[in-house]
Amino acid sequence: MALLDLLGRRWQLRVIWELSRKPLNFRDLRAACSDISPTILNTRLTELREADIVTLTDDGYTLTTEGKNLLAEFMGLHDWAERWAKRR
Amino acid sequence: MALLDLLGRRWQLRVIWELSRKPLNFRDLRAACSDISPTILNTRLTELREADIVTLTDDGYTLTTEGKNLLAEFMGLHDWAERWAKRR
DNA sequence: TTGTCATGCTACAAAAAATGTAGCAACCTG
DNA sequence: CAGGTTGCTACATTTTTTGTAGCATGACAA
Repeated sequence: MALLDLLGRRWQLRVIWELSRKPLNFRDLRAACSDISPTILNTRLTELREADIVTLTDDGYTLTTEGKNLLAEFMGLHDWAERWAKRR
Repeated sequence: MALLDLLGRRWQLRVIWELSRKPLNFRDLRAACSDISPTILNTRLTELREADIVTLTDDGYTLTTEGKNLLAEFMGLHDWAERWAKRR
């Protein structure tokens, strides 16, 4: 499952999640991700850009159409997580 | 997002995925996950058991009801991944 | 009761990945 | 040209993962 190779890395889901609200520039995205180290943020962004999930625009890092499709699926997981968190 | 703390770790999604077909014992699960090291498999299983997503039964490691709910959401991601893989 | 096998799991040194801090290079803007 | 913003790199330290060996327990057979 190639998806898991891509998403099963630390911070990868989080980066997508943080970009779901609005585009963010490198520094703001870094801050949004609990001040992840710039080294690894750049690594993740490179992976996501190669996968055509994220792109860098004048507004900052942005989800592509693909990325938005992925996010839509991911929201299902998010809803599950909300219910899960409440039960604990 | 607590979900990301749980799932945003290497192998975590993969372990759930491998258990989606059928329960597997420790050694078979390990083999299914490309021979992941037993150290880290045990760490992941402990996390998933504490989160009540996976449980150990006579048949082996099994998704709980929660785990199956999670998997249902996860399938959406999987479908996306299939389309994504085809396009590349 | 003793040997064999399956299974869950631990130990631990080596390798790989992530962190945290500093700062460079390119680009604006005044 | 001076000062600020931004994307990103360098690199030593720390954390995580790997890979191999093997222990402990329990079921079953001889």
